Amino acid sequence: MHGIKIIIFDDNDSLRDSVSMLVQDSGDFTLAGSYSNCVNVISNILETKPDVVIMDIDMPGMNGIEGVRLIRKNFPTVQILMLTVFDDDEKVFAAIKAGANGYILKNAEPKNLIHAISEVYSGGAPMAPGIARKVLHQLQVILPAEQKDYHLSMREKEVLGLLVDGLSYKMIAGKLNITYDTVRAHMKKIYEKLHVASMTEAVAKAINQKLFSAE
Amino acid sequence: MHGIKIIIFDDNDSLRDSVSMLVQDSGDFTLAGSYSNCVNVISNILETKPDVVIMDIDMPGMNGIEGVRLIRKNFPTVQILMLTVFDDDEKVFAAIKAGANGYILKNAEPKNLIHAISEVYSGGAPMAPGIARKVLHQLQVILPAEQKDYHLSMREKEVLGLLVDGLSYKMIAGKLNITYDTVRAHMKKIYEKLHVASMTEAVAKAINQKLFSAE
DNA sequence: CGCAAAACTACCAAATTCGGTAATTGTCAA
DNA sequence: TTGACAATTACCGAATTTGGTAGTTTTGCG
Repeated sequence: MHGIKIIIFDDNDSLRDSVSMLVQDSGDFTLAGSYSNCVNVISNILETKPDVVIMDIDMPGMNGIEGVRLIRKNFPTVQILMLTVFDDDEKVFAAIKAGANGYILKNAEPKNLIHAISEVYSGGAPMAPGIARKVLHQLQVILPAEQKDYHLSMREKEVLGLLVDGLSYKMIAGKLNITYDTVRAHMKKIYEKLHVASMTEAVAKAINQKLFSAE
Repeated sequence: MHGIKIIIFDDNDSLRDSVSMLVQDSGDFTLAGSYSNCVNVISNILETKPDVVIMDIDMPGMNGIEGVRLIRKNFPTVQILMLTVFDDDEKVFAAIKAGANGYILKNAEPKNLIHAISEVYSGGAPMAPGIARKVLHQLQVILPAEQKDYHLSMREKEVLGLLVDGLSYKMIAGKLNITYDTVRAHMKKIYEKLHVASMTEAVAKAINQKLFSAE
């Protein structure tokens, strides 16, 4: 009957037409909707129930990144493929953070678009070569370093965790049902093992080196 | 003369042979070396001066991840393409952190391997679909959240930065050539603006919400 | 010019942290 | 069983931080 159901958001009419034709031709896809802005993304999707959304970024009303965020929040399983002219870090990473599943550029060949749609639909993450390189590099940079083992005991980790959450010794003692002096004893050990000498250093090291995010 | 120069590290002899033939056939590539382990990566590369290195992970002596790390450290411009059976998060992200430029799986079709080599050579980052999805998802998760603006003044940011570095009020005063009481005044403002009430909370919030990494 | 915000200084009192020393109890492994 | 280690409690004095109040000077902007 219809294969993969697609809708597209792009304010460029002729591009929408091109994609429309391309998609019709391909045989495996159905274009279930075509919109010049994503002001009504939610209802658009509710009506068309697409498998894949093709999304531009620069559009009047609401930009594509916001659109992606809305879709991802409300329809976690819909696959979103960015199709735009922008390849700057800011836009790329914003789109990814918002929940895009692929990111290709408008200068790509038609064949590649078709391929990208299939790939994003089947659980892949198609990216333009330069984009993929950016993504890999960014990940390389921010991936947490090999996390060292400071040999903290369970209790010490517990105490350090609460410290990172902003609790004072007294509060930690209360929370753990132990004495203020016991907390101090733990802290002394923690300082020793972490090679620090103050709460701030301990917290900074705990967050940076190890894993406490604390929101 | 020879197009793209390639060397491969893999302890599976028959796989090395397959890749060897595949590469010879393709016309655009030259196989300049083939090794069953990466114990001598550095000298191997010094001898063969490859454009692209194809790297397995599980090898006797030194594993491929370590090999990648060594290559990346000593030859920043060499392109490294992982070719392995592993697709678990740990191996994938370790390879990326070590500096791999692409990651494909051994069950891929020969055509895809050829394509991946070209792509990694021309500045792309070829990844198996599932790997690409993993990468994107991981990035989505750890990409820092939209950083809020707490309207800290220059001086306040400066003070907060030093606090994150573990300095005490007194030390900050010394570093900034201002009075201890001035530092206190700044801290009070910072606490107010960050909605916190202690050094630890301020540090945790500064690191998590904003951008201070300390060492 | 004049206002507002930022930067700076000061003092007091209370709360908290830090470094050192010391001791008890329980557990796990050599 | 003995020794290492974790968890616990305790006390002292010194250093540091926090909250409050109150000022002066500098700076940026309309």
